[in-house]
Amino acid sequence: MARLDTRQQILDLAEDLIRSKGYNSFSYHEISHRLGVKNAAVHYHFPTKEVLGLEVIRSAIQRFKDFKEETASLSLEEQLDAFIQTYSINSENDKVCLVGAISVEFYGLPENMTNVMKGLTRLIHDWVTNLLAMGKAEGMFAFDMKPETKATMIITNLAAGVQIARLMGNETFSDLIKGIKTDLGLNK
Amino acid sequence: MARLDTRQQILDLAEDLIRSKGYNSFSYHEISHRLGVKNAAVHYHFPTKEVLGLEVIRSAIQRFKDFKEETASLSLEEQLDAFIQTYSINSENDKVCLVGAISVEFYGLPENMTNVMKGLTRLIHDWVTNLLAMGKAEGMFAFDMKPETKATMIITNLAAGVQIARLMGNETFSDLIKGIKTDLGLNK
DNA sequence: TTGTAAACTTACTAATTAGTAAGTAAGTTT
DNA sequence: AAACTTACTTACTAATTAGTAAGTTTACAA
Repeated sequence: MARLDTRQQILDLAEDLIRSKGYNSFSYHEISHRLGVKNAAVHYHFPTKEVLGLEVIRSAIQRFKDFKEETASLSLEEQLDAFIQTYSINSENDKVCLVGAISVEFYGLPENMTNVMKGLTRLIHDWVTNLLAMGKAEGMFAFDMKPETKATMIITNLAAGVQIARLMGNETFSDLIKGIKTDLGLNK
Repeated sequence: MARLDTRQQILDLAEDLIRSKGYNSFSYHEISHRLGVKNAAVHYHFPTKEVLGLEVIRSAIQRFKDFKEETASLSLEEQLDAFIQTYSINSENDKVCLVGAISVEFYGLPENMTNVMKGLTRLIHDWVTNLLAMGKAEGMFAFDMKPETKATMIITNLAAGVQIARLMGNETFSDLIKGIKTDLGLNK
């Protein structure tokens, strides 16, 4: 009867819940109930909620590293499109990104979680910065500021884009994507 | 002994808490304890947490309407600066904006709250759109897309800017402001 | 086949949560 | 001065929370 993937199902559901309503808005009971197991089964795999939260972030870090590898051989514009597409999928599924979810609840979360999250944020920001710097050198992307600044602008557009889509509708998000591309001199 | 401003203090603290750690991360006990009153005093002024949450959003709506009136006589660039400055203050105080706070916890909040919040979001978006449209017509702001789209871009920059500042530091936010202005053709 | 470990369940506990009912003290109105 | 209202406190309750200790079942190895 032992489901070997229970641990993974808990992890996936926890990430979904964090990105649907926030870390402090779901309970171990909700996870166990929805997976058809008992409360203590969740504690067996993740002894405390903080450990569960940390594992969600760590698995997101691994996922982003995989994303980097998988897209490394694509053209710079395709890499940017792949990055943007992960947010489009979020928007369609009504999920915000982890950066948004964790930063908004920041002072209500265990410090360990926010510290590990800082690492993921840097990782993403460095990757986008690099992509933009190379793309500008190549003449692929056009912008008139430091690549770090433009990276912050694009990441904030995407992060809050999926948030505001919850309040204004999904067209707002797809419209926003067009704006990002226009400002980069794509979409001609 | 009756403090006439207890109601207002509760309201202010509740907004602070929502924007520090989120609606589901604070309790009536935390409010009453920090204000030196009893739990039931908070329930006297705001019978349920939902009512308290709604009043926080309603007072933010009123504050934005006041902001509109107060800045109506300023130049368009000054109005934009005043708008941006409210976010700079948030960033310095480590507070996210209500749009971000409510949208991230969206599916963990009473529907009444999210519905009222949609109104505030529209109000802000319409105002920024109008400001940009007028500024473009005047030749004050330069951008190459619909004013609604540019409004979404700027609002998402600011909303997630204060969020990401928690994870990457406040310089990230001030740098972002420069980027916004550069893209509008200001900052020459 | 016996032993061991992984993956649970059963059955709790202590703390925290939002919310309430009944009382009280200090103004305010009539 | 009596009646009423505002702004609370005291003293609760029922539900939910994260977390635990002690079993039980299943698979797999020695």
